Amino acid sequence: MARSPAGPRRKRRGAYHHGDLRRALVAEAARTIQARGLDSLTLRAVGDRLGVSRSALYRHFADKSALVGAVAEEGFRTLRLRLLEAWEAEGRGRAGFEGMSVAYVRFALTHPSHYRVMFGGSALVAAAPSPALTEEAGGAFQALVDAIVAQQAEGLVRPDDPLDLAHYIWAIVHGIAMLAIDGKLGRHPPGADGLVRFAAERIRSGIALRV
Amino acid sequence: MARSPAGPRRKRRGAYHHGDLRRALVAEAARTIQARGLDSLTLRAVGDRLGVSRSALYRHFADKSALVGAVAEEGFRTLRLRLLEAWEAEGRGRAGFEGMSVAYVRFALTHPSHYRVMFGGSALVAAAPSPALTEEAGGAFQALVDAIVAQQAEGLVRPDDPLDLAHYIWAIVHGIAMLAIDGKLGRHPPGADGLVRFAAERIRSGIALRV
DNA sequence: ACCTGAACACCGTTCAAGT
DNA sequence: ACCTGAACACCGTTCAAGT
Repeated sequence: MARSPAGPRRKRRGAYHHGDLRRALVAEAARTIQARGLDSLTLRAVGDRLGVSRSALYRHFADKSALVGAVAEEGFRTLRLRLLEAWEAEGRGRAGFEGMSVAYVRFALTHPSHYRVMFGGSALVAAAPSPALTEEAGGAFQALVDAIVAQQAEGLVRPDDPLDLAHYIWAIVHGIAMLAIDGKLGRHPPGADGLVRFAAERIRSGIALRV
Repeated sequence: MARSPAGPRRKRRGAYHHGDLRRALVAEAARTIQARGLDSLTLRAVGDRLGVSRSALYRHFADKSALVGAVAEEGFRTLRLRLLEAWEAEGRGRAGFEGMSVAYVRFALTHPSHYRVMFGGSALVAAAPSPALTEEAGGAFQALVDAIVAQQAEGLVRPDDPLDLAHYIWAIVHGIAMLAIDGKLGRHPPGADGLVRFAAERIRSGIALRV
């Protein structure tokens, strides 16, 4: 068949099969990870789904771990947006910060497999994260730092090193998210949300008994 | 060769090759995971190391995930001991609790691959943890609960639901451990220990500015 | 009861070849 | 430049057979 100018034009840019195979590969990999977990992700299946050979991917990624790394990057990008939305939506300050915490854990629980990949669920990615991945992760973390600095400026939070505080808070929401994903929280009332609310209050005022 | 009663007797019990192949398999798998990570664990290599066929393992475990689950169990058993040791060593109470937190994170950082396996680093194990695994994990968690109840009895900690408090504390140390393992803590002074010490103080008195 | 060894279905990756 | 298709080395798992 000769190239017909009136043929189907669903391709985004003038390339062989997909025009943007790279993007399509990341999207399909993310979909599979989300639906069936990282262990079920095979390059063959991804290729089949996209109507492409199983080795076409090597034009765009060094290997499987690079593809998974790109999925992780995309996850951090989305997470950052969710955090900023929640912070703004609840008017920043105290309520905004609690909203951010809830949004964080909720993102993790609605994308458990994706979230695990973001945090070294694959030794592949954990071993040698790309600079791009490190940067995206840093971007999401920065949303936390900024919210803490803003609260310090308003006199809502102790004037400790913002990085220490941000790492501390990150560890808490990350810990809750991971334990919840692993089903280690047992029967906590309204899922992990209850623990997040409990944590928000304890984070603010501590667990020690005032004397 | 006939069975010689004067032959080598290094076998623990009168069985074919190992006397206790099950235990040997778990030990060897744990060693490999610790040394080279879960992704590098192959049943073939484990068998070779033990001088046994690659399918001998199926006499003792349903499949690879069951073997990995047994490794995770062993990890929770060790973790529980470390926590209790630290709690007792520092005279319980406030110092004992901080010692426990440090011990927790230190265990995770000295056995990063093993620790990851304990917390669903393998979708295999996370999907369907055995009752035995759930029980061992619960045992380690109970060490935390007990320490909190003891502190409540001494008036050191708020009289909240001990389970809520324990989940909260667990999330913090787990979060710190995971972020540290993933290298997401950047250049924190003396490793993760610094963050644990910082966290211990914030856990007690909160991050809010007293008015 | 416990283990072997061959076979099966399935991987990620490479590479010469096509267009 | 981008993709194909056959080949390679390596998996976990099964199963009839041995002792």
